[in-house]
Amino acid sequence: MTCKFNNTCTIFNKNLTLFDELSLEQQKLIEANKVTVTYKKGETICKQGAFASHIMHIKKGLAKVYLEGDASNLILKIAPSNSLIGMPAIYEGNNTFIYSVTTYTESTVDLIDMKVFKDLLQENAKFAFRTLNIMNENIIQIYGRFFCLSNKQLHGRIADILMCLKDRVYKKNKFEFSFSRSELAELTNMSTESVIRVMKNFKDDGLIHQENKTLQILNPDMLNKISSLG
Amino acid sequence: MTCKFNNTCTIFNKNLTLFDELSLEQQKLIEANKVTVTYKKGETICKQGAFASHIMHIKKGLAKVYLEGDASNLILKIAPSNSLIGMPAIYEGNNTFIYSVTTYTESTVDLIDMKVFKDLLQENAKFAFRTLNIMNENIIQIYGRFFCLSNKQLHGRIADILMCLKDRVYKKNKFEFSFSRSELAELTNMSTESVIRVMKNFKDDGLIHQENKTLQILNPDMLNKISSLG
DNA sequence: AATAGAAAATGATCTGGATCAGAATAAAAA
DNA sequence: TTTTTATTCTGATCCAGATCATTTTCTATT
Repeated sequence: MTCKFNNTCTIFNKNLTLFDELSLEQQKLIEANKVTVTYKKGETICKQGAFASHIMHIKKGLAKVYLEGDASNLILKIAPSNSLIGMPAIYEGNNTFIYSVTTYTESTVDLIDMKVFKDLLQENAKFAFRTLNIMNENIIQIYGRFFCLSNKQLHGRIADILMCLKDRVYKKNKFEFSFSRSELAELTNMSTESVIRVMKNFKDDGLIHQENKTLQILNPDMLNKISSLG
Repeated sequence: MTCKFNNTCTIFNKNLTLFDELSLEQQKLIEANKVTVTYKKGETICKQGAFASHIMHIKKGLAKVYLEGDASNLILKIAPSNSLIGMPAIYEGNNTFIYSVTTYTESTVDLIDMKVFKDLLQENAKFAFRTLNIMNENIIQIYGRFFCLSNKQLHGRIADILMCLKDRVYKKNKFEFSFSRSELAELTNMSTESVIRVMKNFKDDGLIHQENKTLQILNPDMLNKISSLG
């Protein structure tokens, strides 16, 4: 099966900016009603089920957005810098976070008062429209990830995530690879042992090269092929 | 594993209405720029990859929204009456439908000119905010379905979809059940044979009763338990 | 009523990948 | 340095569920 959906990591190539749709006055309002916090690697930015008093905007860093199950988690997406987190909590009657977010790397996050954000959405149509499109980006990506995880098998999933990291997260062929095998397993919804085996295969076949924490993609064409064949 | 997510069918209990946020004048504008079409059972309302010249609003009926893969499809959600279809095509630069939609039953659909809809979103902040919240409903549901399909096993998935149909689609214990086993299989991402086996189990255990096209849920508590245990 | 064609049912087999158990490295802490 | 603890690696086993092959039942058509 060839597959048109190659977006396990759910990061969009282009990334809409949000706040330039606001008037100066409105920008100041946001400014006055936000705090900026720096989280260390592995810290939890927001917790599923907790009260959502603010919207989060990741200014710098990388985080995972996931649903917590009793037995295992489901990572919904990787959130890179310039991500908007917590939108579902805007939904009327739902004032709690529906997912948890934890940082992969040190991250700087703006926490914006929910009420202020909500009011601005209802005042400024251009701003609301832009937000709506950011949610669209998000939805399109989630659909792709959903498809990948439910249709592709192990090799395809790993190939997919590796290409995502290369093209969308780090944007180069050789990058500092901070994911452990078990983190990769969580991300691709497979067991750690299987990740290890597949990564070994890729290494033996000369598709990738890892030295300490540096990963290099040697044969992106082949990985793309594996990803699209499922 | 007990599971908090029981939403395979992705239909929300409450369903926001959209168009009452528009001024009379704006409602008339929509009225003047839409056509109403009735689709027969099994017809395709929109086709993945085709140009998206309009937004769709299902007024009556039931449809499936799905991604077409080469080997198999992935149903993203069931769209009941009062569903908004085609929002991702609003996204700047993306003027094609990212999914296909096919009716389960005869359905009446408003086709609203995309340009007009887009303009209204950028003019009327309340309308945009409401639309944004409808998208939120949608996202929350897709997350739930994603979780169910990737974490629950066969019995849990079938129990889940049956409860969805009972509680959210037909809203009664005994209903006209128009899904074939293979349609149920597509919906739960399992093989037709497995659906048959699980349904047989449920029948033998006195949880459900089917006579011709009428399905009755005899033991909703037990089905809920099975669903939440995964 | 007879024929054809779906859809449902059932058993047998196969397989992708998880799970388990243990060994080899690597990293961190004493 | 040695000890501890985590991570990676490897092989063996197991199992849920898909696939395959037939049969039975139901529905539609001539």
